[in-house]
Amino acid sequence: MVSLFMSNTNVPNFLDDLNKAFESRVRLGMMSLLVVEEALDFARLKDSLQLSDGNLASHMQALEKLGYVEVRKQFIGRKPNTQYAATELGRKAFAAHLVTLEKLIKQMQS
Amino acid sequence: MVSLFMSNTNVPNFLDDLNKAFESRVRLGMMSLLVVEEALDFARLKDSLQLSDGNLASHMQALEKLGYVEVRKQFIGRKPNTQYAATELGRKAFAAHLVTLEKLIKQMQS
DNA sequence: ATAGTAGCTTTGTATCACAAAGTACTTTTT
DNA sequence: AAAAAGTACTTTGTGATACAAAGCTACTAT
Repeated sequence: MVSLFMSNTNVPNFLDDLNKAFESRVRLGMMSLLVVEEALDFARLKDSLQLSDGNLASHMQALEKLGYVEVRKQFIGRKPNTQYAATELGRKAFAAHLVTLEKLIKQMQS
Repeated sequence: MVSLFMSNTNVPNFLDDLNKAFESRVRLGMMSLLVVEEALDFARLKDSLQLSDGNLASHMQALEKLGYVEVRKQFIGRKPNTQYAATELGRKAFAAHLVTLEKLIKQMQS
């Protein structure tokens, strides 16, 4: 049986527009830093977000797999250095996520 | 060895202020509805958020356990009816969460 | 008597998050 | 030369989370 009501008003239907990739506190933090900073290295991210090596690596891999983050490996002096940067795709996806959150907040305030 | 830098600027330190209870898409949706609606019953929430019975029940229990939601059981006619409502604590916690998200968004825009 | 409604609980599974330990290679210290 | 430490992981193991599906209880409607 189908509801007699028209499709539900008062429904936060834009919830579906939230990006699952950014629901995690850690990945939200990573993207927040990366969209501002242009590039950050392993150590800096680890320090900023208070992560263990493994945790940083695996969350970053998730963002890489989605094409939201790009990795550049280089040497500084003779030490290996890994730089992470947000891609255009990542920036757009993150911006869209924030827009959706904004809508939610606005709707709450009205 | 301690970093030579002063405590990190450019750090989204308010990430810690995000409420873990509202990181879940489902519980975010529940609270969004409940802070607006004063009270909603099982069927309505299930329909609005597209949840299975068990999923609704367990997420709601999580919010109950935190004191964010209150349950009222009654009969409508002779049918059992379960109403859920956001508590004051829940409303405040949710509002605080949204404020934190707002800060994050503002910081991103600047 | 049978089926249906309302609201769960239980069970099982897949995914997630995370710390800790291990790895490979290099550099620095002793 | 040997030992310690840095860099960036990967692997392993564990506990938490999310979810669907099925079962269950106590009605009510037919």
